[in-house]
Amino acid sequence: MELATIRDVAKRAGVAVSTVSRVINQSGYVGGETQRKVLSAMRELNFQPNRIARGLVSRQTSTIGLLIPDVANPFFSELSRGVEDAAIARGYSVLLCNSDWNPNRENMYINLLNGRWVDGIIVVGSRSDISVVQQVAAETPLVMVDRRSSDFEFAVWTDNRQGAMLAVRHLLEVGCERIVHIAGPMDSPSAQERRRGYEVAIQEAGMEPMFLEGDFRYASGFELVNALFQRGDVVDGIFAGNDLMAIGALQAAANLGIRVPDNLAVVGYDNIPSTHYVSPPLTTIDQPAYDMGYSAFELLYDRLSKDSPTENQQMKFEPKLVLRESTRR
Amino acid sequence: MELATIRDVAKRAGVAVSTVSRVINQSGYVGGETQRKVLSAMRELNFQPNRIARGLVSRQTSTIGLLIPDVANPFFSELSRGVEDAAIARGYSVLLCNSDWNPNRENMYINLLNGRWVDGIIVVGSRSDISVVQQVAAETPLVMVDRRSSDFEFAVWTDNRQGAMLAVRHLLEVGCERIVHIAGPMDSPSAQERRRGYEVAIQEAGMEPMFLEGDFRYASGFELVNALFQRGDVVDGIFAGNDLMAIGALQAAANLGIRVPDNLAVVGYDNIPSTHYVSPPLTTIDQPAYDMGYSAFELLYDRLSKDSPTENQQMKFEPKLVLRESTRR
DNA sequence: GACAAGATAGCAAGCGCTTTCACCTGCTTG
DNA sequence: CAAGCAGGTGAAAGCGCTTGCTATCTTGTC
Repeated sequence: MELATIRDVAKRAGVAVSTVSRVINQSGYVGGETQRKVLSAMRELNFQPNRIARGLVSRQTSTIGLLIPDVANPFFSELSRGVEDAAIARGYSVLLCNSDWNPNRENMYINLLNGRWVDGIIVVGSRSDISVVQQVAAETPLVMVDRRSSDFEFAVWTDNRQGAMLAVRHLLEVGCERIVHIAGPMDSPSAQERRRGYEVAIQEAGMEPMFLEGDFRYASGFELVNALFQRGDVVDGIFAGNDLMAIGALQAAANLGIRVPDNLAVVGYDNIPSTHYVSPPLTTIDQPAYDMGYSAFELLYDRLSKDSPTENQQMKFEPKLVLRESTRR
Repeated sequence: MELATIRDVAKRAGVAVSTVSRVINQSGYVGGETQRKVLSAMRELNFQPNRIARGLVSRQTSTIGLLIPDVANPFFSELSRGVEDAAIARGYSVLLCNSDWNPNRENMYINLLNGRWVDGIIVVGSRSDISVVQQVAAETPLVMVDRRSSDFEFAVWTDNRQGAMLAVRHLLEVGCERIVHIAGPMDSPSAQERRRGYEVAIQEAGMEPMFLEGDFRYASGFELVNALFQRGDVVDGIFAGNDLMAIGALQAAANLGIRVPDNLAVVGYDNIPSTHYVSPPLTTIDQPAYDMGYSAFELLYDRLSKDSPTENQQMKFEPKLVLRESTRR
């Protein structure tokens, strides 16, 4: 069955196309009787305005692009929910783009989104060359999440450095004397900041920093910690760059018969749901993923709806230490 | 900076608009020299064809809608990745829609997507009135995931009944004598099928079925099992309708000092990543979420690219029992 | 009773692209 | 040598909608 167009509706209702358009958009003057006729013609034909055509003339699509590394990662999937809930509340849809942490794929998506396909873009945890992102930002409103830069006016972020320091200081408080950091990949800005926070806090305590570089995935936490202990290194505290790697570390320790928290204290980062139910439950640094996503959209929406730049352009969330069994002593 | 249109490119290259269009689409005849001029004009103006305008005339958007209950649920986020990876490989983008298990929200999205916004739709785990969904299916190609119905020609699914029977028979094998089922919500078709499978397997064994109805979320598993044991019911096996509820059950048992698997065996459903690292690791029924998503897109793509209906319209995946510690005896 | 202002509706010009059709050139054919 | 055809290009007609402009008809006001 061919779909009805505005022309069909107009014909059926015996009015002009522009009149139908007015009742659809509730703009301009339309008489009561006319409106009724149009409405019922619309219903009879099961008319749905073509969003594409509409987008062409109005120059907006009520769609935004969400570019994240990986929805299958709990932190990002939670954040996505926040974005989507905020978007739907304002009548927007979201186009999902997984970069898989791959700068090429990220660039490809950025270019794709740039083709007047979306009204705005939210980029989360980007590792791309900042100039590419900026080029887009010149043409399409963009909000950066989790990567602060003086170059982006619109951003939501948490103080990763501060968060890392919270984690390390906590490990020190519970008496750790040799704390290793399982860092995220070094091309990730937030991984870098966390690493820096770790370094500062460790040096404050007069200790020697020690890093292992993972990739933010479960397996890398497992393997790095496994190798670490196999080598016979003496370590009594681990601060992982995210929860997934921390959980990997927990597993590796359990396999080797190392008792957590007694012989090894572990702290993660993100506070994903699994941290509740691993054994032992994981102490971690909370990042309010859902709220960050929600706010990112709101920021974008502000930018989209007002011509003048908003005053509220940056939104900072505070990382919080969440105490659980993995560091209880 | 105003974005360049195809007209600007044509003017700069000193050719007609139609010629530019030909080089963009690599269709028709274009001379070597002309092509070079157009290409360089495109580059100089940083031209990107407007996808909206293009969509209007070509009647396709290279975008599909993905309607799922909740991306924050690991099963669905994994499935989403599958869909997205398959889509990108074919040059498609995906519009993410979370229904939150809410039929109203689901209908709203279905209507939205129906506005010629997407070329096709993948609906996962729908609980909506089937007639609404079908009405869309008449206008937009649609693939159903996890809900089989003779009414939908295109579907990917697993045999939930069979999966549930696998789970229950396993519990019987390890010696359980009183097995309760924590079911998913009864308006979910897959929850119903699993429940039915449980029922059949239990009756085969000459036992009495016993149900509790949850909502597929962690908290409901926790609370139901907690209440169950608080009431003093004697139960030595639990088959949960999904892993999240099973993990909740595990936690409740741990809190009450009930030892798993010794005094209580637990089986989940889905095989989400967390099942590896809960304690004890959870025996579960594997559903290949990623592959299901991937296949769902491929099915849709087939349908989209060929006019004639494909032969391969249904795709069935086999549920598999995954043995872990939570039932080891 | 004349007239400005408000209500109501139609006409037509695009939005940026694709695609048909017509037209040109220069060769190959029977 | 007329006809046919592949190669190359442009003009123009839309795709389905919004919107500025115009034309008509009601009102209310002095």
